[in-house]
Amino acid sequence: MRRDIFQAIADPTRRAILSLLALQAMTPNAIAEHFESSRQAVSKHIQILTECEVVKHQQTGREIYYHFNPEKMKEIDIWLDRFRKLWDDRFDQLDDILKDL
Amino acid sequence: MRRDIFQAIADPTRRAILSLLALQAMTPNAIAEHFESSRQAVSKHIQILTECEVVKHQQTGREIYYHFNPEKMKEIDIWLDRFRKLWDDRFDQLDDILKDL
DNA sequence: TATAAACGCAACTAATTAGTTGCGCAAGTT
DNA sequence: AACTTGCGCAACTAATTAGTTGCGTTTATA
Repeated sequence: MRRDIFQAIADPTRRAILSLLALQAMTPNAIAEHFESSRQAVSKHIQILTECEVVKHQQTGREIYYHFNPEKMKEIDIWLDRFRKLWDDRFDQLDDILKDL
Repeated sequence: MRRDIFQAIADPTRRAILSLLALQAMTPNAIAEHFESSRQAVSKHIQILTECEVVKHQQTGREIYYHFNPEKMKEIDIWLDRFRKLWDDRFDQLDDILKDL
């Protein structure tokens, strides 16, 4: 089962969940209230986000708070870096990219 | 059919194709040579990349050269921006993000 | 003009994903 | 002790995706 950060953010619901969790830690029920989807559907997305470690959890009584983990997002940023040069810079792009690979 | 840039980069083969095309425009056959996959399988990926405009094509005789379009990658970068603050900055992060949304 | 190369497109299959329903368990409440 | 709430987990279905095979068209080559 492929389960990396790129797979995680492919789904719009999961991107929305990440945006929510970036603001504050939340329980599955609280998250689900923001969507049309059922709690279980949301829970499945959370599970995927947890598996690829972009989200961590912390239990408090019977509630489980999910936290956003910015660390994993860096991976996307790092991958983007090679392309960023193509829209940032003017010319000597190719050399830079070739150096990276 | 969901066909956005996030969907496009979810597949590792497509990410590899984008990396190749960022270096130089290539024909489907040339691209396929870099992978285990068949030409048709690669062609399908290219089609998806074309649909979400992260790749453009230009015909020369019987060959079709596919070019990387950095513009579309900006969308990812822009989306990442809100999270970037969480790993770049130290404190006053929440305020910044709340301001964005 | 016959043949080969470079493709796109359509039909099909296999695998994966998103979502639903129903269950069970642990932690609080009455 | 009985009931409710918050949750995970498993089985199932429907939709989507990745990949294959085969065919037709256009451009080049012998």
